[in-house]
Amino acid sequence: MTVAGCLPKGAAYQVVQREILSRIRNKVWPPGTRIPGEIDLAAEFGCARATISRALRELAEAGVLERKRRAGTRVTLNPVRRAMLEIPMVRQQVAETGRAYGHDLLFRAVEAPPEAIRARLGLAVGVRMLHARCLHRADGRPFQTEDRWINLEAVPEAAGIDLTTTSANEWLIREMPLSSAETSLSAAAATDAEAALLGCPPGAPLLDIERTTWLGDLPITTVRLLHPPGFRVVGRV
Amino acid sequence: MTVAGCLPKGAAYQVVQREILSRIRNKVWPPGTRIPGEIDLAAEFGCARATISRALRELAEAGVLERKRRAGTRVTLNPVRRAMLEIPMVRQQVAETGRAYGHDLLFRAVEAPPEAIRARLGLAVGVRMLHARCLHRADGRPFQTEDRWINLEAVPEAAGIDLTTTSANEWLIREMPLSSAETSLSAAAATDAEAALLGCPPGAPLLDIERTTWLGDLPITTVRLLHPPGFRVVGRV
DNA sequence: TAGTGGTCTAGACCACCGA
DNA sequence: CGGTGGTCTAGACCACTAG
Repeated sequence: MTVAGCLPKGAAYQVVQREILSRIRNKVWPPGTRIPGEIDLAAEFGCARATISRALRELAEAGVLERKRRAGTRVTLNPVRRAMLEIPMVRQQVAETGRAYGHDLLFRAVEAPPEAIRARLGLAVGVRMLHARCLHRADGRPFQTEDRWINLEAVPEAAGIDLTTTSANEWLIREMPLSSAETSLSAAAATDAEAALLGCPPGAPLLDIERTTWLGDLPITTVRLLHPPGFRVVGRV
Repeated sequence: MTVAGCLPKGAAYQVVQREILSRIRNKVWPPGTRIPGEIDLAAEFGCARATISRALRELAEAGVLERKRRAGTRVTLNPVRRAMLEIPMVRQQVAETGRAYGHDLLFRAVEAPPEAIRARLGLAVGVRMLHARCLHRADGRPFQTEDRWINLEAVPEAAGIDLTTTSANEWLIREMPLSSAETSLSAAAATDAEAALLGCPPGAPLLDIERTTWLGDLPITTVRLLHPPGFRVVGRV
């Protein structure tokens, strides 16, 4: 197909997307505008309705458009800034920068979690969980501390894992793929113990990444990762 | 259509997705497995190839599958944890929690940026930019500091904005929609000045969100947002 | 070079919900 | 109610690349 008055670069649906984005940027369709329906756009661009549909669907998923049956498609009024963070496994993260990965298991026990952890996972009072702490290293230097609680009711096999050779994180990703997760980031002051582990002064600002994962409704694990000063996590939109 | 042996819940392509995810979870198709081609799956599920194609395409975008022409579709071997952060405009962020929003313009000038800022945006030596600092408040209490540099070569109109009534952020989102951005998060210790503004002790851990945006190749703005201790940003996968 | 995914079409039916 | 988006189909051609 050819698109009215412009050289087709790439797939037709992408050409349509670029043209629509261009019209929004140039205020041909300012925020809030109701844009033509799929059939009209298909006629304008000289392509099938399905092609327009895909173009618009993806723009809606990206938050650029808002679509409602019968009401039509509108340019989003208050676009939300989104940042997609990729949080790789520690081993890969370290290896990518050409450094040697290592980790020390600091602590391992099956015990009752603190109330906050228990409540976060929605587990019954009195439950016992696998609790592990470890330090991840890059070229021998501290890279990240990990404080993890695993729900043994969901993953009883975890109790038998040798955490000195395989980190809990890697084991869980391999054995429990496709879980959903909630991630939160904040800044925390290093306690004396954390400072000693990470090789920074007590009170130093640490980036704290906490992640809780479920398989369906079943809570699997919650983990707190602390990173020494200077650590950054980067996301592209 | 009906899908072999299961009650159709929702669209056919979603039924296919659920079944595929289920097979991966249950290790019918462990990580690395090459799964059947689209035509075979269409035959198995009793639907059109386009339906299978959409199901697989979305799973690939989600990082669950990896697709290559001729090589087929495989279950991703080393899935990457992704967190989608939504970073709303400050005003909305504050309003959502039922608090009153306010902001103070602390500083405004057209001046030469520090070398780091200039280089980050790829601008010419000797360029002058609009520099603004402000403090965002929730119920009168400090919520976030903003330190922003705007490329006047890209947005000359910005020089004429009254930043005391409209924050630079809101103006930019309204006037320059659909820019691409790079966001990074880290922890930083509060300087004396930052501590005074945010009402926390010097050296306190602050969550530092930095965002640089472009429109195509044209750098628009870079901003540093500092948040007092306790602030969290949450993402869902 | 053959097989895979990537895309497009023309047509169809349906669900939803605003006018 | 009727127009909109949401989905599906059967078929087709193309682009890429692994073997």
